[in-house]
Amino acid sequence: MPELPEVETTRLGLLPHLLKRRITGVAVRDARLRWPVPADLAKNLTGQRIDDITRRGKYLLFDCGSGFLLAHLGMSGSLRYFDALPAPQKHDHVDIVLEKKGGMRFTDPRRFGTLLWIDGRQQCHPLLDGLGIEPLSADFNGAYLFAQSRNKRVNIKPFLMDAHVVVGVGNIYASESLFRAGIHPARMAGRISAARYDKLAAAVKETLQRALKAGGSSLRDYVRVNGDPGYFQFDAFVYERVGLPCRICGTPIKTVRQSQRTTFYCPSCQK
DNA sequence: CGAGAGTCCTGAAGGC
DNA sequence: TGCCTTCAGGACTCTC
Repeated sequence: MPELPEVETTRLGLLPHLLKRRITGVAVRDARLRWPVPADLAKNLTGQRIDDITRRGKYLLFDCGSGFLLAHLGMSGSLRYFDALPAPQKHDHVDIVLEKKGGMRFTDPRRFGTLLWIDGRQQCHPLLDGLGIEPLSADFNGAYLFAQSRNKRVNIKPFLMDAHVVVGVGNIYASESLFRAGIHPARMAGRISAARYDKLAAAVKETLQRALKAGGSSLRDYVRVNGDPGYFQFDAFVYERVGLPCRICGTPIKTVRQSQRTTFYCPSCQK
């Protein structure tokens, strides 16, 4: 599942191939994504030149001069570049065809992803409105989390996953970060001290940065080995380790269901 | 208004 | 062997 590090890795991987390239066509084989791919996407993109690719949370923005292609990978989506687009297979829903035979292909079995068009020079879209701050920015720190969490009667785990607070912290990294910070996932967000939030903010940054490095290396292995986009190189402390001994203290890792999501934690290390 | 539940979708995995 | 159920996941949207 693409998390922030993988979205950023995708962005960096696409940049050298797409920058300054002209779009000569768009093939939409299945428009049924999270929101329907707009019927005029091809009309808007064709003839444009890709001037930049930026990221906001888990959204990618392709700067096309007169507007932006807004993309989200959902949980099973991928964007890949080809020097020559091969014959499409199942779930290869959209191709952005470039000059000189190149192309970017959007593949998404579960169709939770998004491809939309933003007209004009402003990166404004309802989906981007109200997004929280970037976790790797200097603005994201313990003081910010402390301020945001006051009077919140929600568990810290779903609070940390709330994209209106901070973007890009999905289920994996929320569990991992809370473990690193030694905070029990069921603690009330509004009752956690400033000092503990300092530790948590640092843990989020460290977890994401570490995954960012692993994301890059696993993408290299992706080509070399078996196509698994996976986090097999990301040595999780708790994620998907239920019943296994905690890497720090040996206590079996437990799970708890929070807001329709499984949280993994060490009942001994996290208080 | 805040907090929690429901929803979209497909494929993998487990039960019988 | 094969069908059925459950689960996974991001994030919008609905409900209380």
